Amino acid sequence: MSIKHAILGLLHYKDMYGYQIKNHIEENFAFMWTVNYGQIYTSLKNLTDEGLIRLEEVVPSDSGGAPHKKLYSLTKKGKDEFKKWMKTSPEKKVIFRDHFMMHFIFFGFVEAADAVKFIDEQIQIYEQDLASKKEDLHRWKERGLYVSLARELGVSYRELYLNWLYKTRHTITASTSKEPTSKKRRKPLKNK
Amino acid sequence: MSIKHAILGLLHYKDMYGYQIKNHIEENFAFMWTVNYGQIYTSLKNLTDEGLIRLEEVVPSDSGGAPHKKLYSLTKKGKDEFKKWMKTSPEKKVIFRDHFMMHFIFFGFVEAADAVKFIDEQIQIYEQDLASKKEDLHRWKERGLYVSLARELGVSYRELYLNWLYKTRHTITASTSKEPTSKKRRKPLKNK
DNA sequence: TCTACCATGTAATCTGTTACATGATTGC
DNA sequence: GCAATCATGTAACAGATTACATGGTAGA
Repeated sequence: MSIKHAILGLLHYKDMYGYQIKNHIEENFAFMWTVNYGQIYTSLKNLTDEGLIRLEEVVPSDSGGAPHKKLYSLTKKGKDEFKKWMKTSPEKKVIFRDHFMMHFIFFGFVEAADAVKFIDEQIQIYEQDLASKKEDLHRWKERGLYVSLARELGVSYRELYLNWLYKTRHTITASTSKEPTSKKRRKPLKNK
Repeated sequence: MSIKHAILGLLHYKDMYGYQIKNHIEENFAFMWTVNYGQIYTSLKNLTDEGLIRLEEVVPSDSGGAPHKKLYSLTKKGKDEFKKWMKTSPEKKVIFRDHFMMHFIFFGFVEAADAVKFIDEQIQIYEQDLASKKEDLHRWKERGLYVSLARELGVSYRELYLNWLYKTRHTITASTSKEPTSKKRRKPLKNK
């Protein structure tokens, strides 16, 4: 549903091909939207059939054996549809499925050591993720007000989550007071 | 997939019926998981067929015309399956689809007044939501460490989101300096 | 040598969602 | 009088995910 409008929106910046659109969404919107190739290519097909986008040109791929890139552009109808969508109130629905959290609420049923192990895994993921996201923060300044504001929310959320993981880990190790906290204790991030 | 394990987990506390499970998840896990009746009743059916749960008893409904409540309980197999699931690392995948944010990143294509209007709508939703969530915070203390820790993350996230909305609204009205900010300006929440 | 990256596409499958049907009671 | 709550269930549909096929180059 909404993925179609995301494509229409992105094509306002420049003509794009499927692979590029997928990567763009993955890299930039991952904290608020996730997609896979199946969705992208079928959406591209449907949008073309509906006359909202058009295959503009086919350019050879950069590297060897890959198929040609198929650059799509917006049609008048596509621009109008996007404008109409932008005028309507955003859907209120939020879909959020964090498998770690689903596990987490049942941690009371396993030993604290297992819980801590899973939390440490999660900490590692979020630390790496945050580091890479912060590295290219400057890139987002160039892409306009709204994109960089959205980016900030994404980074803030990860910081919040990570701090919560630290705090939670500490609470668990303290309350069970088995595993030494000293070795793994970390300073919480500042809430800039 | 994971919804099945959520049901198995909940049935560790007490026997439950479909309607109750749906409401429980809606009220308690809404910030990390959403479900609908279709899913619940089909999951209940599948879990029964797989021998992981069992229809324990059918009790008359509290009020009039509603069908009888069908209380389900865990079988040995169900308990084992849940234990096995709890021992495995949580899936890394996070699915996140915030329709408002999808709209937001394209706000550069509409007039600032429209953007502000949509932001105000979103602010209203989150203010109400937060207020109701905070009201029954005390209830969560009773439900054990992990459930209340999860709850805290949920509330913190909403606070973060809301503060970000305030800040964003301010940034937009300031940069366009058309609409007066005075009337609608709000104090940011303290980051307790 | 093996993996990752580039790039498209589709079929099969699995989930998720909506809409409907039933029907008494409570509160506005 | 109307909407909401209680409670179950399913059929139809929409959406998401996986797995596969193709194939060359660059870097670990």
